[in-house]
Amino acid sequence: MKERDHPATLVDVARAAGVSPSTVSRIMNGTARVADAKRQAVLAAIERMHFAPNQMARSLKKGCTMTVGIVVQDISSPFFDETLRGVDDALLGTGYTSVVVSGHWNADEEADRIRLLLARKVDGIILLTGRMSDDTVLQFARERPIVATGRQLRSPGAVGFKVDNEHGAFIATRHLIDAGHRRIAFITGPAASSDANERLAGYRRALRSAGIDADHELIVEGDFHEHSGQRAIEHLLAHGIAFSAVFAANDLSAYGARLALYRHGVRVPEDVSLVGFDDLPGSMYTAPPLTTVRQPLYDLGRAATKALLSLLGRARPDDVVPPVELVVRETTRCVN
Amino acid sequence: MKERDHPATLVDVARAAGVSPSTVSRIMNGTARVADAKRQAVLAAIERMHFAPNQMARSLKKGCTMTVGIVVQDISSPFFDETLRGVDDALLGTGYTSVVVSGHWNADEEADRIRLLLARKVDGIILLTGRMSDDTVLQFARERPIVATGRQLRSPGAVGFKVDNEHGAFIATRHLIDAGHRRIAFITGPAASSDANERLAGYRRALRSAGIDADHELIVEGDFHEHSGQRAIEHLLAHGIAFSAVFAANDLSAYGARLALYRHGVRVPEDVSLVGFDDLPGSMYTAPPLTTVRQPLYDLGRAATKALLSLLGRARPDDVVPPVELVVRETTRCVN
DNA sequence: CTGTTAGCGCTTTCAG
DNA sequence: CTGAAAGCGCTAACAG
Repeated sequence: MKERDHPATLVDVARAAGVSPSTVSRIMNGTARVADAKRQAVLAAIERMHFAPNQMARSLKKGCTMTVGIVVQDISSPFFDETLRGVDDALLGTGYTSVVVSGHWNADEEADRIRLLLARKVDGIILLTGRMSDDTVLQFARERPIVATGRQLRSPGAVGFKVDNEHGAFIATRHLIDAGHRRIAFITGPAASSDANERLAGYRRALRSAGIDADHELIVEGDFHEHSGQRAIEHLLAHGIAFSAVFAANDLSAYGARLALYRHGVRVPEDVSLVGFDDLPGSMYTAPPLTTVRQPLYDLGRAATKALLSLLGRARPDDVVPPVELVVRETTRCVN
Repeated sequence: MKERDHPATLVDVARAAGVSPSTVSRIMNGTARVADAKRQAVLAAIERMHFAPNQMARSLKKGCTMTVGIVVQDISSPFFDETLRGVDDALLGTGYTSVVVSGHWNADEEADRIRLLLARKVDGIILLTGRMSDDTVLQFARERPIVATGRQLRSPGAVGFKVDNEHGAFIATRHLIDAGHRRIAFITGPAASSDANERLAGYRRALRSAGIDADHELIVEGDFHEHSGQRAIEHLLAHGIAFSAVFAANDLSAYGARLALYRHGVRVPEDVSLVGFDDLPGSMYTAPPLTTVRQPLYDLGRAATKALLSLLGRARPDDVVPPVELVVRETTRCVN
């Protein structure tokens, strides 16, 4: 009871069942037909000894680990978690296990983590919204297949999935315009994020196409986190910049904006309309529920995984990622 | 460019540098002093060939994989994610990597996942809030060290961390009572969850100690998810059961309760006070910010990890988990 | 200080 | 159908 159990090895089983190691291996893998008597004996021994093959050894031999590496940027962000759920579900029953590491929004750390995964001999990599250059990704892809989200990529060994941010932002802004809003504030994402910039572009295009001059005062900097949304609203209010609607570059900053509005007694949607981007799981339960641009995070994770599996020769990349769509809930309202 | 790069092996490096494999190994691991000339040659070769040792092979040889397995129940729940963040941070720089799997709140699946981890030869396991019996945990602990949260456990090879749910619920309820509330509804968690039941017990004790009769109509069933909180409030309202405060067994169900209240025009905190349990990262940004019992999720993850590392002989379990505490924000209010 | 020699536990020819 | 034997890539005695 004191010392650790020493797990049985395949050789132990073979000995116990009175057969050769190869026979046990063959039974474990269904590699070849085996006489029924021996098969029974081996199965019994496996059962009795609680034998589980050492994956480490098997991997070393076969050259593949049945493991995929997932690189996220923040291990506790609903954005990544929802995508991870898609990944996880797609992996279920395939025999693959995932190991997830975080790049913490830092290109160097990201590369380090990928090197770590490579040293651990993952069979493939899924990179979620990385900061590193496409070239670097392609470089890594020479060693192992990579599928990345948030970028366009198409080369043997690397595929990318990208959501139409510009369009999403366009329809969100247009929704606000259609509702009669003219002074629509925009809370940006980090300047370095292409997702964020594309959303800004969509916002601008919608304004332009409606013949509304973009007032640069209405564009306030944010960083995709709650607090920045809150600060953005404080800024607008403090400077007396009028607005009847706010479009936040992501849901998290919309949450922050909502709080700041609440604190200042500005009602949503009665006084100000609010739209987010992402449609995080929680956005359905804010009070009031948030109108937002739905990004198919779960499906994205799923599709990325399927694509990787297909790169690994295990499946077809059947899944099509649904497009972004506006989901109108209760934070927007007509003015007239 | 077409075919995959075949990573260099230690033997390749040795050959290129004109030394024996052992020498390369010694340099990689700092296992012994090596003549400077050879060291330089080897280092150069490593650099040039982009050599990274195959962790798989190393693990097979050394019998340890420098990997720990983490079992969660829901891969995209803020509750687990916050804990995971603590785990991740504690692992940083230790050389250990984590692989996280989900038991999906199901004892059998949980056991399966643990067996998977064991087959992959993780060095240790962290089990977050499992459903399986303590005995089963102890059984697995015979093979590899396990640290579990949400249960008391103390045996060589297994340690548990448990938060004082009863006390947390007690102080939350007492806070409401002190604010003058008498009809305090309680939204339970799943009947099978000991965390949930302990919270119910704390609620009851607070009522009792204040001389308030517990009205069983005020105790409504929930399941820790948003929707159940919403339904609980609908139920109360539909049946005309009066209450001036709600204590939800966790933050998620408090969010749902908040939404239902909003939908029915019941103001929080003006008409009804609301308290949650957990203090998820988002609870600070709800409108209004949620009063809740803070559970030190991050620290719990950290402490569990430290404890595991110490079981692995790598560190002392220095961290003490801070106790639960009430954080009063803006969803509660005095009645009088 | 450094090379040689055995394996870690499993899979896979290659004979039989 | 089945066993013997040869490694996968690395580390750890054991001799020099």
